[in-house]
Amino acid sequence: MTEDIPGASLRAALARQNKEAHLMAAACPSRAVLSHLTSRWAVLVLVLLLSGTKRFSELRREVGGVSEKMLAQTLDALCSDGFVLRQAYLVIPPKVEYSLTPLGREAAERLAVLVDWIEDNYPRIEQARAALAQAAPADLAA
Amino acid sequence: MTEDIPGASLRAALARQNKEAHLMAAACPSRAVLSHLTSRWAVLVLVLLLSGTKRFSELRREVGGVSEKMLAQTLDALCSDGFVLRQAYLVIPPKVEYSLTPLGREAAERLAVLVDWIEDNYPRIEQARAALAQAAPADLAA
DNA sequence: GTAAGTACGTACCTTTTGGTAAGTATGGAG
DNA sequence: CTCCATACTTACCAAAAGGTACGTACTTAC
Repeated sequence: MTEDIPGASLRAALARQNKEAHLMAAACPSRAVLSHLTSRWAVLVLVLLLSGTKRFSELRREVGGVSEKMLAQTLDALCSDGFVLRQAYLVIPPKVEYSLTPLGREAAERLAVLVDWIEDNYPRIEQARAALAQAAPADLAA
Repeated sequence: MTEDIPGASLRAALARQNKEAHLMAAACPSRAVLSHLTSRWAVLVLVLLLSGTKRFSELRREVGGVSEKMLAQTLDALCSDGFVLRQAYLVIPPKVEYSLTPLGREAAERLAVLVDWIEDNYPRIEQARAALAQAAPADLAA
């Protein structure tokens, strides 16, 4: 912890301590976080959990098309990343509740912005794709 | 196009025309858009293109770890989805420029929010994971 | 007695993703 | 004359993702 650069920002110092994250760097471990958060089912699960605590079977029903295996795997990954909290009750028909941690909520809110944008703008996206299929992709000179 | 529900919002009417998008529905075609936008390399490419037009080889260098094949595949998908514009110049050393379309910019801005959050909060995420590894995951009664 | 719901785990298989290495066509640098 | 750079494409292979189906252990409903 050398203090030889007095003008350096606190943020930079903290970043160095904790190994500053650069998503563009191939070896950066934050890449794993990105891929977990943007994985096929995690996005949908996190967005659903924004509306409150849910049980496994609720998520299974609400996330259209997930298999039990994938939902379990996704939830397990989100739990061990600290984005989702798992509370298991030792009752006879099993009962397990999943909810967002504060960290998970922050991430989920950002994912929800993307998801909402897609849903709201899907018609525009389709139009753009249709228009593209028509246009001849002429190459330019010079 | 029946006008039998006068109170219905314009948005709902438009949505019905264009097949309203529900990401939670298994068969919704908007699922494809989500998976394209959140794919491993597309996220990074889109965020980089926010800073302006770039050539293939620039992207290749700046996105750490992409293979040429994957970068080409990713760019091709983003182009045919209408998020990225490809301009090829017919010059002797090939020159191709990639830039965001207005639609792509909107999507990329939302992805950048997520990416920035991960980079800024990576230390917290790591801490949460470390803390989790310590704690005994005790089950709760009742 | 049988079936369903609960929350998974596991074995097996298919599909998708992604990497490596090579080829293509061309011109400029050495 | 050979190598490098440009922007890809193709063939081939390995790894990961993901689905199906079944098992578990117990209770409630029919």
